[in-house]
Amino acid sequence: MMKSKSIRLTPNSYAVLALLDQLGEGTSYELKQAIEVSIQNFWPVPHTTAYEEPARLASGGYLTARQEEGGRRRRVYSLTDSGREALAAWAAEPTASPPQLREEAVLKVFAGGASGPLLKSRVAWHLGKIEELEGLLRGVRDAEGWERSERTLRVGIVYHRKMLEMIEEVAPPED
Amino acid sequence: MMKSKSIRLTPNSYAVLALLDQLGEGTSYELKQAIEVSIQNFWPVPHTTAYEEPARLASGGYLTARQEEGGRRRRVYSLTDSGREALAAWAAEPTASPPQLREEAVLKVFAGGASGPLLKSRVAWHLGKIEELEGLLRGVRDAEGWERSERTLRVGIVYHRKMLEMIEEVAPPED
DNA sequence: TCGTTCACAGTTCGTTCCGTACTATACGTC
DNA sequence: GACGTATAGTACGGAACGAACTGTGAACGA
Repeated sequence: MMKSKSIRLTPNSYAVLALLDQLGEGTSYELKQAIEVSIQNFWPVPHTTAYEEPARLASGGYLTARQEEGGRRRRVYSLTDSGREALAAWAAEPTASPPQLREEAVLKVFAGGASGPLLKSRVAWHLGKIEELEGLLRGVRDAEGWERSERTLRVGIVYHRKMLEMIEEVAPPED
Repeated sequence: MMKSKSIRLTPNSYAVLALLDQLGEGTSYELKQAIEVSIQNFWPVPHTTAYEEPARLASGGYLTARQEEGGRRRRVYSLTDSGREALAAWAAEPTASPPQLREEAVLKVFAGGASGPLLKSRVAWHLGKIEELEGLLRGVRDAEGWERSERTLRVGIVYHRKMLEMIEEVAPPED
C-alpha cells in the first residue's frame, strides 16, 4: 500500500485515464499519439499534458508506472483500481459542463477586423480537417479496440461539415 | 509620459481592448457585464479576467485608469493611443488561430458514458442558448453602437442551430 | 435611525494549463 | 564513428482559471 497524495481530478485527468483505459497501458509518447487521433478534436490539450498528467495521476494513486527495460527506459503507465473506479464514476454521471467554443476569428471580427479573408482561410481549414479526419478514420476503421475513436472521428467530420454550412449561411460567398 | 512595463498581449488582452473600444470607457464590472452579452459565447473567459486583465493592460500602457469620484471609487478604464493601435493592428491581420471546441460530454462518451442523457440535456441547452441569444438580440437591435454584438449574436444563433442539426445526425432520437 | 439582509461588486490565491524553447536518444548513412 | 535528423521528452514561466472569500450600498422592517 503506497501512500498517495490527494489530487484533484480535472477533465484533463479523465482524458488521460480514458485513453489509458483504452490502451491498456502506454507511455507518455503513446498517449500523445493517441490524443492526436482521438480526443484532440473535441478536447484539445498541449502535448506536455501527456507527460505531466500521468505523473500527477500516478502520485495520486490512479496510475501505476513501471520502467521499460531496454532503450529509453520509459515509464509505462496503467490504471489502478482506484483509477478505473474514478473514471467509471465520472463517466456515469450524466452531467457535463457546457461545450465551449473559442474562436479567435470571431473575436477579430468583433474587434473590427474584416471577415472576408478570415472566412476564406477558415473554409480551407475545415476542408483540410475533414480530409484529415477521414484519413484517420480509414486508418482506424479496422483496428481492434478503436471503436470509440472511430465514433469521435465521425462526430468530428459531421461537426466540420456543419461549420462549413454555417459559414455559408452567415456569409454567403459574395462573388 | 509614464514608463510602462512591456507585457505580452494575448487573445484575452485583445478581448478586453475590443470591449473597451466599444464602450468608450468602463469599469471592470461593466466589462464583466459586456462580456456576458457579447464575447462570452465564442471566447469564454472567467469573470476575474475583467478585473485582472485591465490592470495588466494599464501597466503596459495600453489603458489609462481614472478613479471614480463617489461611491466605490472604482477605476474607469479607457484605451490609450497605444492600446488603440495594438488593437487595430491585431484585428487587421487576416490570421487567427484555429477554433477550439471543448466538449466534456463527448469526452464522457469516449470514456464509456451513456450518450442518451447527455444528449438530451445538450439539446435542451442549445435550445435555451438560442432563446437567450434571441433575447439579447432584441435588446441590442436598436441600440446605438452595438452592431458588432448584433453580428456575433446572429452567428451564435446559427451556430447553435447547426449543433442541434449535428446532434440529430449523429444520434437520431431513438424512440 | 439603527440593524439586518441581500444582491451586487470586487479581490485573493493556489492550482492547473499552456506554449515555447530546449535537450536527449535512437537510428540511419556516409 | 561522426553526423544528421526524426523522434521522444523535459523545463519553466507566465497566463488562465475557479473557488471561496470580502466588501459595499440600498432596501426594509423594527
